[in-house]
Amino acid sequence: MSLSTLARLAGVGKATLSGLENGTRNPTLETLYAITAQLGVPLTAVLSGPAETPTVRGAAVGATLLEVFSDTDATYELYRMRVSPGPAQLSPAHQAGVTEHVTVFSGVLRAGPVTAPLTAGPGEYLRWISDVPHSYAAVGDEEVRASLLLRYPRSTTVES
Amino acid sequence: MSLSTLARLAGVGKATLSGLENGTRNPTLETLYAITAQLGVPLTAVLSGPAETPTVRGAAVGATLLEVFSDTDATYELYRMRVSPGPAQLSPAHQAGVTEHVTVFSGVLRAGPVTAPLTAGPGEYLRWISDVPHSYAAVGDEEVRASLLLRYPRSTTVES
DNA sequence: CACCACCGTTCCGTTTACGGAACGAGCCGA
DNA sequence: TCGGCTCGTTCCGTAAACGGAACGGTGGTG
Repeated sequence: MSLSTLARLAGVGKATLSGLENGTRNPTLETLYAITAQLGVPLTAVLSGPAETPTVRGAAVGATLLEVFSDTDATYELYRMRVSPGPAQLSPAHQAGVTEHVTVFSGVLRAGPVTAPLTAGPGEYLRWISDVPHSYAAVGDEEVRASLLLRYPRSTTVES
Repeated sequence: MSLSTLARLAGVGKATLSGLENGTRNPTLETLYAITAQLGVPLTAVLSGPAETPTVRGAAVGATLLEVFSDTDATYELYRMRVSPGPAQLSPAHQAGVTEHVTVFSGVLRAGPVTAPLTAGPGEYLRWISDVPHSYAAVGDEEVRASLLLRYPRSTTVES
């Protein structure tokens, strides 16, 4: 799925999607709904994602995570992740049995359990059990682009 | 908690809150975050609330539910509900053990399990176990204003 | 190597969500 | 009954999110 096609399918502008992925936009609820509806995921999947970014501006919430996929049984979710240079982003523990798989495309990422973070460069891969608090941080000045796969032990309801 | 004080505490305009409750605004993610952060509830509480409104415009999602409270253990959540005249709004089953308590302020509400809905007028009170699909509908032409209390059997994690 | 299709970004005019102020209504207390 | 307080709504100028078009970069193809 490319930015262009997603924009066309969801009926939103390419500029909107582009700015949204880069965190330079503060999306409208209607915009978010159009995108997530097209992707077939609930709104909550984008908002309360695994890498909660406790930023001052609410705009940054969920901004680093977009373009979400999930299978019909909701046993995994694939996020596209961007981590900007700066302090590490923290994420609380998820439910028991959840595993995170991260593949780095560009930049150097230091992530994993806060007690024992791991480091990965372009093309490299990380994995950890995410039932403990964990963090994400970019090493150096370069922004990190990576994919993040969450695997749930069993089909978990994404209901309210 | 009044609209005026909530606006002051959350740092948003009264016009914004007013229009948001009436569904005439399409809020920004930043606005929603400011409000929910002040109320101490996660963003998802407003978006995937119990009375999911499957409206065409994404703006209406969660618009009928606002002004949320919850205690520190997250064992209950209090919503302020407005139901407009028209077809009934449906809500899927919640997790086992959840109870819904509704107090009607104005208008006549017909709500409860889809198999056996109940009716209540101003000052009256409804209650049902919400582990089955249930619905909300306004009786007559008047908009219904009510409060909705969800009680969880045990402190449930509101995590992602 | 030229061409083309598509990618994601940037520019720009329009639309609209934003906060502040003004307003009428309702509710006490003097 | 009057004045003051707070309620929620409405008006309005500003700031910004929106979609469309134009742009440079990249990979595949004849």
